[in-house]
Amino acid sequence: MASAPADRVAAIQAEWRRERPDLDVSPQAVIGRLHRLAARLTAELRVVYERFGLGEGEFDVLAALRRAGAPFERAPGELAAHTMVTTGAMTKRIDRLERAGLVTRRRTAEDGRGRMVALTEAGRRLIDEAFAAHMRNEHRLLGLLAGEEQEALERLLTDWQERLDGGTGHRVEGVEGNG
Amino acid sequence: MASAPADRVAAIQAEWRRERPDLDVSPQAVIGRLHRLAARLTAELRVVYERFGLGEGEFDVLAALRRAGAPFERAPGELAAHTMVTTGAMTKRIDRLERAGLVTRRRTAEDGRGRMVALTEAGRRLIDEAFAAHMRNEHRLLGLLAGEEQEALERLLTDWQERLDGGTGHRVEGVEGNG
DNA sequence: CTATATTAACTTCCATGGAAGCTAGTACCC
DNA sequence: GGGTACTAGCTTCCATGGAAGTTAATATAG
Repeated sequence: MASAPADRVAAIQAEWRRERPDLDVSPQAVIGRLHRLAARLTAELRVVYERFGLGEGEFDVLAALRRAGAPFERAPGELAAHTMVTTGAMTKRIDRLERAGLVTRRRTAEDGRGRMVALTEAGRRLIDEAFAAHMRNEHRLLGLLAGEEQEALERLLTDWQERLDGGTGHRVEGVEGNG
Repeated sequence: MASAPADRVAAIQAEWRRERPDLDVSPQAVIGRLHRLAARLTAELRVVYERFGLGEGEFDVLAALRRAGAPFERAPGELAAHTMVTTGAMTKRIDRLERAGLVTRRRTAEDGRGRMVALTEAGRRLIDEAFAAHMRNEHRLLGLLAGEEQEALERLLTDWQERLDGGTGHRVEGVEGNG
């Protein structure tokens, strides 16, 4: 799942430069590495989820409920938006969690269409333990970077995301000057 | 699919800090953002793949064959390793590509067990065009970062990946001094 | 040479997620 | 208050990928 010897991305770029010298494949150095690193980190995180019998999707749902605060409930559509999946996928995640006794479903009083998904006591205990383990795991992974590296990376990621959200493909403007 | 107003990751951290003040959730600032940015970029790239009637997996296979150079062929197991999926997934990708007339399968002469997957002429034309479009797309996305930002990001991603591959969870050592 | 182990690809089965349509409840308007 | 539009969740169907087992070919030990 991770990169093989040395640096796979560099090897891929070298092949392209031989085969298609007309193309500038330099963006792969960043985008390809970002892609692979994200996949690698996800695999590392998944190990912890599975230790608690959870898939990534189920962990995300339990976490979203937990951080909502007492009484630890949210509507399915809200959960879908939070965890960036469709409502169809959310229905099935909730099915699994309900079957495992970690959440319950109920109708809302105000609106007969509305549903509420809530953590059970077992669900709250599980996610509290699992999330603490998850954080220890993230600390371990992030600990491979020095403090200034962490800050620099956070800044770069945040800025890039903002620019993606902001403009519809416009290029960087006045960025070089502000450090 | 992307982050909602302002900065979702910061909002998530704020919720955790209210609910679990005993935990240090700072790693999410980097890992969470990396995760979301990667997902966002992948979605952007997928648009181009789909314009050519390809899924991400199929694009990857055609690209791996193309950059192998003439005669544009590789063994299924080799392709599976290159694109980081299991051989079972690769079998099905090749099935789809073969059905679409973009690749052919043949037995190897030396080893009766071995197979070779090769680009057809139609496959080579398609991936040449699709990959050029893909690179234009990556240039557009990366163009949101200034040159120095690109270099800094590439360095950080490469270093982190190397340290993940290298040690089995050891912490950073002697890194603070060489920035 | 025969038996055993290994290897590569394929097959089968299952879990997950997306897209589109369905159902039930609500809001609005005349 | 009856008709229309909307909304939220659910259901159905399909595509994808992983895990484990199967098949066929090759290598190796005795």
